[in-house]
Amino acid sequence: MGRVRQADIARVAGVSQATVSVVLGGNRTGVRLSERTRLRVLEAAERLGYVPDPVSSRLAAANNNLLGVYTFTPAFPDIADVYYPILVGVEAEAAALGKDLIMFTASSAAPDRIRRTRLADGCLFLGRHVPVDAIADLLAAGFPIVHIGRRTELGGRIPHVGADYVSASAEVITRLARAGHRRVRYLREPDDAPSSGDRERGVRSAAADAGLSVAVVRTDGSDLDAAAITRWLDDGVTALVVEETDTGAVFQAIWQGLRAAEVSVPDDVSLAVLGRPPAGVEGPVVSGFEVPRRALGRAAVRLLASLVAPGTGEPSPHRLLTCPPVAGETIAPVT
Amino acid sequence: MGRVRQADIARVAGVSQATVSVVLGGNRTGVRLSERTRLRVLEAAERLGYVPDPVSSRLAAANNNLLGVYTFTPAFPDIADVYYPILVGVEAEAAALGKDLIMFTASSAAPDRIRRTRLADGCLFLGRHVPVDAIADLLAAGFPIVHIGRRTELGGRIPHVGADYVSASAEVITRLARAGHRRVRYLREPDDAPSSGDRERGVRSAAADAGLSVAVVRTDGSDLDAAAITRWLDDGVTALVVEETDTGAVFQAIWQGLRAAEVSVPDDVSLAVLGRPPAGVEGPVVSGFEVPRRALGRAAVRLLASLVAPGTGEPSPHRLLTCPPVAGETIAPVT
DNA sequence: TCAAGGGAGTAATACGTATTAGTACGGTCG
DNA sequence: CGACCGTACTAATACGTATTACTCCCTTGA
Repeated sequence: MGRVRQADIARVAGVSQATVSVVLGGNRTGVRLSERTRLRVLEAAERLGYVPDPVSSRLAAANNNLLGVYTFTPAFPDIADVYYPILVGVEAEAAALGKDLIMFTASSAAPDRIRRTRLADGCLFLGRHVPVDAIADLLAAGFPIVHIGRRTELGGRIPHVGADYVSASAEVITRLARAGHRRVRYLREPDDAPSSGDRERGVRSAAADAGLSVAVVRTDGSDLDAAAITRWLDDGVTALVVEETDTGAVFQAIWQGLRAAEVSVPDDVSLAVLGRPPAGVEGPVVSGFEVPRRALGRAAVRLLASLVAPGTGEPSPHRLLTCPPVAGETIAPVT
Repeated sequence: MGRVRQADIARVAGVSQATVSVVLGGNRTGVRLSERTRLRVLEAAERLGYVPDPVSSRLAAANNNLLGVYTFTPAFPDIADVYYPILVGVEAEAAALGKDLIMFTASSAAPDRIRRTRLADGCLFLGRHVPVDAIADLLAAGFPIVHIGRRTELGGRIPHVGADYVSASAEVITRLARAGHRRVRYLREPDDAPSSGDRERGVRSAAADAGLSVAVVRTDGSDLDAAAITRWLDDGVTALVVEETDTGAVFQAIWQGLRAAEVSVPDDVSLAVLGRPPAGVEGPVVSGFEVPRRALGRAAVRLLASLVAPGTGEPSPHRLLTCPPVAGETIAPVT
């Protein structure tokens, strides 16, 4: 009825609990054991239906086959577009490695929940902004962590797997330049996060190279009405570049603004997203690039797993994945 | 550098580790303590930056604010439609209750992974079919579990939260009967699961009440071509009823078959789904009902939480939630 | 002056596994 | 015949917290 412990097996097999532990642990410490005893123990374990208690194992200093996932940004449903594909990748790779996942729900009420991550062998972090102090503590304690998305905080000591937004964004600008665009409006998130900063750097450097003028606008979308758009066009702007955001609000605002202003894309103005438009938007395929979220999730799990179980070759703690361009239909040559 | 333990606090505050544990645990066992000592301990804990070790707590006590989620059906991405909303509900309610989630990845390789669920205080189960033996073990051991979706196995002893498919399906048939339909083709999953069986029962009983003839067809969708559909119509069938499935394959097949046969809905034939069509299907709003998945997730978590921490009123271990009807535009009166 | 009683805190132990230092036994060799 | 060695296993302990039974001391009342 009650759980079967190593002690029970020991009694049945006529050995000590320690021996059972050694046998079941595969005897990695090289204890001398006769084959007969080994088999007796294994057989008893089998017969009794032994299952190791992961908590005890963990306490006794081994690891757990458990990887944590900590999401800072709370609202799960609203940002399904952005986070779900990552989680799918994480889940798939974890399953492939035979690890379970523990999802820490970031209730704003208890910021120190982050310490609970220690239940796992290591933890993935995920979100636009990172609680630097807590992360620093974990890092200092030697707890394996990997951030999904590039991180520059703490002097770049946070291991991470990110997307190469710089190159991908630059490539979008280059495409516009090739199509003859010279005046571009660039709409980005109001707050600073590496994913936004990287995009802006890519945009600026490509713009400089191509001799293209880019006006950067920080917005949450609320001020993007038809009037604003008309004003820009009157100003000589021929293309709009929109950052992909968690909620898709900025893109949605632009999209509706364009429709309200009766501006046709790409005939009257070209449009590109630094990423993909939110799901459910009807209309032409918008030019931009794909963020390889599934792959990000997978790569992050692999990196974390290697940090948890070091030995076979230390990988670089930083990786950037390439974002494949999406040609789309919303960039037209300037006439 | 190393972690701060209760023992460290004890040393600083000049008390014993036991006292620290009592103070930090809120002294629920009613040990006599002076206010001064209490404050000294709390202050020391604060100053040293103490954080409890969840592994140890779990080993010593037996409850960790951890709920497990075990999904039998492996393919996460393909069935996002069906499972994701449930998980969203689970996540939201767990966060509200301050519980974390362990997601057990059902790698088909190791069926005994299910035992790992014991890491959590209790576990949610999710999937069309259930590994009865393993569940029975957990149940027998007194481990709190809740299945999402109605379960009849083990003499109904599996606590669950499900949707009332019987009533909802009956209501759909009643709607068809009121519209004058008399001959209906009903397409359901080939395998038996409670969610399918319940729908069929609802369909059959409503059909009997309304004097309506229903031919039940078990299919995975592969045989639903234009020819089959044409044959049915020639037979005098005026309405099709399709079960909602995990992958949406059956509905997709019907949808394409109708188009291929150039049959117009609802002019030539009425169509209803026992649930909702898969996401991404263009066209009119299909008549049917909504499965309250978010609510299912939330209710399941609440039930599990109450099983984990019994005391304040034992709720019924079985709950069925109502599925709100969706009128839609695909049921027309028979002419 | 002694018993009774209560206040304050602690020693001891449990939880289940992993590791390490050690024991016991038999054989071999010089 | 004792020193030495290899084999096969176990005793003891650590991990960090929660609980329970217990001790010690001080006050009060007869």
